[in-house]
Amino acid sequence: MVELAMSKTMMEEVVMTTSWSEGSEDDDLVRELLDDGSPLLIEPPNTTTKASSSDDQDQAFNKFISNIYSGPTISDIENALSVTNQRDHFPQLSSARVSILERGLSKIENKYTLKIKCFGNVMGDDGYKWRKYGQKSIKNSPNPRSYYRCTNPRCSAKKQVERSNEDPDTLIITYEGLHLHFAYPYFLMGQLQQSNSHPPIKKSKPISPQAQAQAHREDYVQEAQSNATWGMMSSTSLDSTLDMAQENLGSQGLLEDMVPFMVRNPSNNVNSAHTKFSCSSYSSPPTSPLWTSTYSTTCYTVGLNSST
DNA sequence: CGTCTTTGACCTGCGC
DNA sequence: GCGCAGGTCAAAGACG
Repeated sequence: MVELAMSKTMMEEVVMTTSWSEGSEDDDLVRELLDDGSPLLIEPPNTTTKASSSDDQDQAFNKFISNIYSGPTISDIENALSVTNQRDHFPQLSSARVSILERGLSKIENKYTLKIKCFGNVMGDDGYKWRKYGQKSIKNSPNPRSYYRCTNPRCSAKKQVERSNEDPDTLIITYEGLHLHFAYPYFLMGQLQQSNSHPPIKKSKPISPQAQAQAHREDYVQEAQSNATWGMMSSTSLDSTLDMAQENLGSQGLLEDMVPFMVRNPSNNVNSAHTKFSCSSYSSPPTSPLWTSTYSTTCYTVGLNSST
């Protein structure tokens, strides 16, 4: 297996060139990644073990990039959003999954809004780390709106979280930006077999970044032979995963204003899925806490080809 | 000490 | 042009 490295500095440089919600520049980014001479991905100096050959590395590298680009597209997301219209075609879709989608997933222009009922304030993280950058009181509403940015330096995704005026138990989460994090669980939850063996996850970091990175790396090693790319997730696996996740709703951490539920399980769902390769993309664990907490989404996000 | 959250100020777009 | 509302910035404080 070839490990790839992407320096934080390089990431930041890309962020500087990736403007908000501009598909063309996103395409440029993907093109750049696909370019063999891309400066974005570099092979780290491997001082401990010599690679078998440069050809093997090239081959693995190309496969790696190919897998990145096989990620869900906006059209995939659109399909997921229209899942309620697909029951005739996919009768195996569970009522649980359908109800989740019917609960209030909608698209307005380039923003995707999720309305989710909070059951006793029991909510889960959406698996991505966000930085709060603002909060405003909204006119005619007693509930303030919080503004979050994805802390991933390669991701410009944003989300707004506010409580519904009509129903205080309902959260309105508006996702905006290139990577549409909310949609990931609809594609990436095909490996949620051992969720019961994991403790509830809270927003606060339950384990050290180093341990988390190590766990992700091990996940990748174990699943390195898997051919499960994003687009290969079956609806059946999604279905069972959502069912299981909903069953686990009560065990999720208490999060005041994070995306409810949607599944977070660090070893085998969204995070592990998209960190399968991304975590292995670095020859050594990140040293910056910020970087550690965000780098896992880096590589996966380039797979989304924004067309909104 | 570094990171994250809070919160008031500032900026911008829009309607009148 | 003015005022309002939403969105963002950035300084200060909290926290681990």
